[in-house]
Amino acid sequence: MTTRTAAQRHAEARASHRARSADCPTNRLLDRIGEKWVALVLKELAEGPRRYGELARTIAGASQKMLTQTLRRLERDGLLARTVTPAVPVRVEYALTPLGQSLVPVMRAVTRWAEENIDRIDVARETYDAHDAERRSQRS
Amino acid sequence: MTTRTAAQRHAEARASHRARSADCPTNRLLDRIGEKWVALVLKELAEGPRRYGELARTIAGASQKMLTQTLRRLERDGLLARTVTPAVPVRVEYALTPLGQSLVPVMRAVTRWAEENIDRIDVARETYDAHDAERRSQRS
DNA sequence: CAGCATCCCTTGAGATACTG
DNA sequence: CAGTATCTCAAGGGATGCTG
Repeated sequence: MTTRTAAQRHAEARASHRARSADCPTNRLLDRIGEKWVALVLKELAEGPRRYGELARTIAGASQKMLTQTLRRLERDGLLARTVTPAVPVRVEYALTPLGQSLVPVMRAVTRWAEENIDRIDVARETYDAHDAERRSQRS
Repeated sequence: MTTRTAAQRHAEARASHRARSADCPTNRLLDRIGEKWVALVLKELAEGPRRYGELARTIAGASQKMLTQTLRRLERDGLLARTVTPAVPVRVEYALTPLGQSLVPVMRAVTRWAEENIDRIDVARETYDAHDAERRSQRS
């Protein structure tokens, strides 16, 4: 049976596109920096090396598990370096690599735009939600 | 009992921090542009207005549900405008608003960094994974 | 054409308890 | 101090069928 349904063809199109999309550098980067705690970790490390405990205190919103996971993934991507000083107790320090530092200006651009325009977004949302409520009430 | 355990205090600290973090403009923006299909939609609309069907074909990787959801959220945030031309059949066109256009350069900065450095990230990952495999084999 | 509604499964993320 | 391991639950995202 070489015949395929439209649904099958669509699924195949999506599958192949997904593969290409997974290769797309922009999406891959956004997957990473879009993770919940990445922006905060990068922002903190942009100001200098930090010990694990310092990060945990500064980014108090992240659970220990998420913080570790975030740090590991960033380390794996070569954006930060983890240095263990074998002492008692152990001392673990995280610092941005040159690659990680080169990302800082980009993050700053995102941050600046966000701070300058978040109000406009909020206004747009309120307007949209108000109209949305209106529409709903008219239908019912 | 006014006594609270360490766990309770930590939970409270996280809760209050979560509230602040949800207010953080950068995180809110990253939540939006980090969504799976947002970057592709913005990139496409940066080149001009598009009809729903055009977007669906260009961004073939997204399911219909996700594409609609993405467009609605961007519309709600005032980043794009949806124009319905009542005809038979209906014609719906999406275009960036001025606010949406002001975000384009930021997205381009992200894209450029991603394209220039994705290779370094890949190398870092391979190195990291290789060492990881080594560590695992030594333990067992 | 341009969606909406529903079902279902995978993934993200928090809580909790334990360790070198 | 700086983690690891496990459980659980909610959200994200896809497949499918239907509609103005």
